Amino acid sequence: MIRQRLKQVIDSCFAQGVSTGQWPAELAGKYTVEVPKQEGHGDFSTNLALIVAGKQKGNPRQIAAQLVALLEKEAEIIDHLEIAGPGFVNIFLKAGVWQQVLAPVLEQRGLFGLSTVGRGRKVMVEFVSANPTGPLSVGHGRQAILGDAIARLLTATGHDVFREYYFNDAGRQMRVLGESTRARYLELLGLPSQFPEDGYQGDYIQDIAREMIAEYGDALKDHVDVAPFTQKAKESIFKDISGTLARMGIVFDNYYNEHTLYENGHVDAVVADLKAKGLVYEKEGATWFKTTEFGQEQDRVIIKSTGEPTYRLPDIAYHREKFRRNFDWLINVFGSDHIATVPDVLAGVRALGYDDSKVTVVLHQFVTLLRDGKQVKMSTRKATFITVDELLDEVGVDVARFFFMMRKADSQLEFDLDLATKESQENPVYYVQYAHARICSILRQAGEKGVARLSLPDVDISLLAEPEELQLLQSMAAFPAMIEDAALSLAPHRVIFFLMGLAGQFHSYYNKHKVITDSIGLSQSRLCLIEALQVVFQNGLEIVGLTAPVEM
RNA sequence: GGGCGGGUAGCUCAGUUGGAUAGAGUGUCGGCCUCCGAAGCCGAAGGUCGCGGGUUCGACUCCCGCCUCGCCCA
Repeated sequence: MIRQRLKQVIDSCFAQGVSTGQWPAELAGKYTVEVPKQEGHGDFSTNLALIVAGKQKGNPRQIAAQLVALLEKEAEIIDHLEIAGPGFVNIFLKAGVWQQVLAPVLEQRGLFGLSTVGRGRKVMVEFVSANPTGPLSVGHGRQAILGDAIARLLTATGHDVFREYYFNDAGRQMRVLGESTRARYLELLGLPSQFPEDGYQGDYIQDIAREMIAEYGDALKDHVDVAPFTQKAKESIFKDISGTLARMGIVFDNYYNEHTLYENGHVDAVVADLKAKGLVYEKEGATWFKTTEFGQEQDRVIIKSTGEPTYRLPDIAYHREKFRRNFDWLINVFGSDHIATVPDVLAGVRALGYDDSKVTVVLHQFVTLLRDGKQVKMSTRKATFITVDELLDEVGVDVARFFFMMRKADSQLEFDLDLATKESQENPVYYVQYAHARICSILRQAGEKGVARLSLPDVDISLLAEPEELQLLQSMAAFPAMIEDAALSLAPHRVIFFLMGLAGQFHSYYNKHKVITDSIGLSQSRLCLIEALQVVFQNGLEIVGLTAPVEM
């Protein structure tokens, strides 16, 4: 917020430079105004002179001098300036400027850090989208948390967010599921059974079979049709999945069944429309989509010679439906194993006349689970996987959420169960939450000790002049931009890193300076500081779906 | 063989889209509770940013080639 103010000042200086013909207008927005990493380089630093010099082949330090001359006239919040290194202009703000951030924090409270950049933008986040063949595994867990955190961030920045789960409960997978269930059913009844070669081996299948015995006895033992088994398994598994999601605090606005695309004729319509555009042809009994016309190396089959569509076709139809439902932005959160489907779907969408730049695919890498320092091997088919439910039993919702968000989507995520459970003292989740709880504790104590609290205008905030206090104020001031950036970049891990950094700053401050001191004035100003911090911690945690406990 | 992603401290990972002397956690070693919560703090050690070129005032970041790991496709 202070940065934006300064940016405006610098922008207007730049505009002056342009109007006098000194600087090229095309460089507007190319330069940066940022907080230098190095201490002693000022509160902010701009590379404007370097950018201009690069374009004009001029002397950057000379241009920096011109900028300094312009900035000095605008110096409402600027104390002094210096030219450094190859031509950076370092900006030192007047004392008292950073303290001004307290007012908006304490006024806006729960709204501080929220923004309206996304106002009027309807966005769909599609995630999880697991077919009902088994409980959610940790890979799904990462996706669920990632997708939900993205949705929350977008909501926090004013977007109109819709969460959707896409699934398919027809086809071969489900038939095998039904056959697996029937085999277990017969087995439990002590009857001869044949377990499918590629059947689902998880214990949950036996649980379902047991339920069926309780419900039907052996009445289904001669049933040739697997439908009742498939149906029961599907219902039971879906119940399990949505229970897991609910446990994590994730609620979908809609579950979209792939099957309805066929029932409503959307799939056939896609084929017809592509055909009408001349983008489809028949070869060797199959129907091909000319993806080569959209930059791909080879055409793709959309309907096999058996008459069965490939996964591409319903996917394209589904995405067209998303567009027809008037979303401005379509976000798909996928595991990296789905990478291959993306270009085909985008080509299909473009072929049908929609703007595929409205689609953003967030691909996340796999999760490896570490227990006793060793990797846990997992396979869906063999059911040698850890379910999200088991994980939640072990580490709790906050820890699971936090760990899943700790890495950017592109990175593989190593989930260290030993760290998440056994050594809970060193757990980064508690490190952040503890900072919040500690602040709450100090505020409580201030009340118990009868320290009179004044409203902000009556507090002398200029007393907040310790380096640690200025650092905390700067971090708080950076919070709204950080949230906006994390939201638009679909990168919840940035919020996590921000919170860990802020927690570190606070813990250091706490150990070095007392909040409640002998000086009533100083105590009151510091109480305002930590109250503002409490707001930032709470908002930051809640925006990504974590709790902010008042005591631990 | 092709596509996508990764390679940064012993380990797990950030790096604000090209900026100044590359950071954090963890681990190792050494300190700090008469004091608002030690689930905490302070300090030390630890680096050829996979390798080699290129672009420029300046590269972990952008381009090309190669090595390697993971996922996917034939």
